[in-house]
Amino acid sequence: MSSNVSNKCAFKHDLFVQFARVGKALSNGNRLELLEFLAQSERGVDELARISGLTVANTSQHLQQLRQAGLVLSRKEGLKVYYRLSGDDIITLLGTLRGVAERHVADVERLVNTYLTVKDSLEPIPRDELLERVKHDLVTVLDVRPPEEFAAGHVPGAVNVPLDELEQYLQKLDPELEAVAYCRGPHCVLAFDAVARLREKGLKARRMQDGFPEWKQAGLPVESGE
Amino acid sequence: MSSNVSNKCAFKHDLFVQFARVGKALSNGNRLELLEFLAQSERGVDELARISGLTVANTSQHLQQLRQAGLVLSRKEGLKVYYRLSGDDIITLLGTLRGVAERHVADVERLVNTYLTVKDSLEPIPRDELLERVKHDLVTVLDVRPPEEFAAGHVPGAVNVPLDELEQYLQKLDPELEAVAYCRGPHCVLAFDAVARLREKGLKARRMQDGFPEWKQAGLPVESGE
DNA sequence: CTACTATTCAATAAACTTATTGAATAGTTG
DNA sequence: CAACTATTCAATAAGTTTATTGAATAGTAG
Repeated sequence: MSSNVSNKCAFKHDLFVQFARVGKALSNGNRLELLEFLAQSERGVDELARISGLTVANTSQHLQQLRQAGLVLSRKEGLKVYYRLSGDDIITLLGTLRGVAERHVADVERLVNTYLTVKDSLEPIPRDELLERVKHDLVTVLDVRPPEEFAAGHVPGAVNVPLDELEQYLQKLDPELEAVAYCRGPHCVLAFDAVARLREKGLKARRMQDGFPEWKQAGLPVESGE
Repeated sequence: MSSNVSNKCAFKHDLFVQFARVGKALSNGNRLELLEFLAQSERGVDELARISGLTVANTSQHLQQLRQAGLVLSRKEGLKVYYRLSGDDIITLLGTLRGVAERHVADVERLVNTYLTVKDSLEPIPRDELLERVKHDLVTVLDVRPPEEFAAGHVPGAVNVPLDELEQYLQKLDPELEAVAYCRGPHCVLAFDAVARLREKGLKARRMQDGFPEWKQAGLPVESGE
């Protein structure tokens, strides 16, 4: 009985140690950023290194750790290795961790206030509401992510307008319609900048709630391709 | 413009570093266990040390880290310091992390199969279904947690039956009713043991989905007290 | 005010993590 | 088959984390 009890305690401890492997994978800012990039689309190592600003070797090391923790999977195509998230539940995990940090870590609140809320203190439009507006052609939806992320999947009817092309694109906008912009996630400056620019031009503009990965994971319709 | 771009990159990196603070807090098995204890009820340091098997100093250190990461809050009452979770979203975070580990970490699957699934491979009864059965007096609900956790909150109508009292309690059970047992979470051996014992006696018995914290956080009715 | 209790702090050693650098490996091309 | 490309591995130094131990702090009781 006594050895039975200690076996159970050891089992439970072992289980927590295993759960902690996922926590370890999420304990580094670089790995979190890599996960956010992979939430948009499958990517190769060299591309991930480039967009994250890490060396290829360092990127590869972090990806090994993410794979060991079960958060990503890989496939090889010729010389290139492509990484992807192991499931949509990783997006939920990232969103939950981000939400907890937003609510309970003062430094996060401070950073968000300093860089984001000053640009747009309005609440973003909820996904379901946006979907209704899209169905009734009541909005223009702008996806300000890089083209390859847009191609991998986007909100139906969205137009891919990287920020440096926004000026030119303005001429094609229906000024009667409200514009809604989205990016990779709820803290992507690009969506905030886009909204700020649109408002400067006198247009009604808002951000979408969260980013594209959350839209997709909520089971909402998705388009692919250019 | 260029300094603007690098400011934005620095901001985003800083944000991920802050998010990683939550990941760091979850990167140690002992801290995860402490969080599961706190999910049941507010506790003092000495009690947490006792039930987790850590020294008081070590427990205190881990609690400081959890507090710095925003996951717990504390209050002082005389000599004693009581810790509690900073919000129900921490329960969501723990559940999401656990779910990801269950699905994507082979060692977790192996541990669960070795210690739990062999005891009860039936699916646990979902919370909503249990609530309906409770309302219609169709089940007996057994809470196998320690009395102080039961007192802090439990499923309405549940009876607190620590495992070593189950034998005696059997005589009071209505053998016509199905028994449903629950504990601190989905991997608590006690709920599995209770179900195994009840079935040995010829009773219909199942586990409840997850544990009490998840029930409460789903907004389902809760009773307090003995 | 002293003695006690509960908790936290600080120093320490050992183990772990991180980024770097160069080597090794696997796949492709000519 | 040699040269090249893309990626991973291994060794390393520096920094961080963990548990321990004893000191320090805060609150209480007599």
